[in-house]
Amino acid sequence: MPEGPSILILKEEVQQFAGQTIMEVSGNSSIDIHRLKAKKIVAFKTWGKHFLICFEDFTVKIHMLMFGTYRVNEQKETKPRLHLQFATGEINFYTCSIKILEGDVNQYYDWSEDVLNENWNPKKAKQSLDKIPDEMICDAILDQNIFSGVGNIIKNEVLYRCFIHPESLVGKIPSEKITEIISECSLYSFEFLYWKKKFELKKHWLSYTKNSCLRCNLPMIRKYTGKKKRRSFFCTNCQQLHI
DNA sequence: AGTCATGTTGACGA
DNA sequence: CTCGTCAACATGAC
Repeated sequence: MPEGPSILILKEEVQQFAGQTIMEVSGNSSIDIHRLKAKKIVAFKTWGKHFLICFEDFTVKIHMLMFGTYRVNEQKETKPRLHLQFATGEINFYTCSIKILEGDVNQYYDWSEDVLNENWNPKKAKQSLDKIPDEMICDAILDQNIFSGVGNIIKNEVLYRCFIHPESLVGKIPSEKITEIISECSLYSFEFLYWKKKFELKKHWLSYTKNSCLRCNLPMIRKYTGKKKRRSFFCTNCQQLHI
């Protein structure tokens, strides 16, 4: 479910309820969900992997984590964490993290950090990377305050495209390569979005879960890399290690 | 059937 | 206090 593009698809699917008033609320969320009843949804927003339901004075923040799912105008067998009933349909969220953000949502988020946002600012990402020269690039790409919305699949695909070894140190990677990585984080996210909508995402993976390198046919290395210890798939022949 | 994963937070101890 | 490690959450693909 996760990664920014999937959350953007969710936003598009529920857009039919924007501006509508919530008729009924239920669910096993620990937040005070009854607060939502009879309230009007001002807007749906996303910031990376955060799905935001904005009301006049507060915002409901939903994070799908690893296993979160949702249904629009449908229900699953299990009890939803949050069920929103509208005059014309319903939204159901399952196994996700739900929190309330008080006040103006803009005070919580820098939209220019979101690789899928119209205000995405690659220059800001460059400045942020310049501050962490000793970090591995595999960790830096997953930093949500630099590349909000980028997840482990996108990380692997971007590094493969850019010929960069995931354990390379940010400060040792040539500047023009850093610029290319930043650019690809946003570009690939939009391609991910496009393919995901067509249900053909996996078909386009070049490195993620692959056993051999499609460029040189040597075996792909499969390793938990960096502080974050997330799976990396890479070719030591094609992806240069900068240390 | 058991293992593992597109993720994040918070508790705990060194 | 800070850093690193790990448990917790909980579903579905293979």
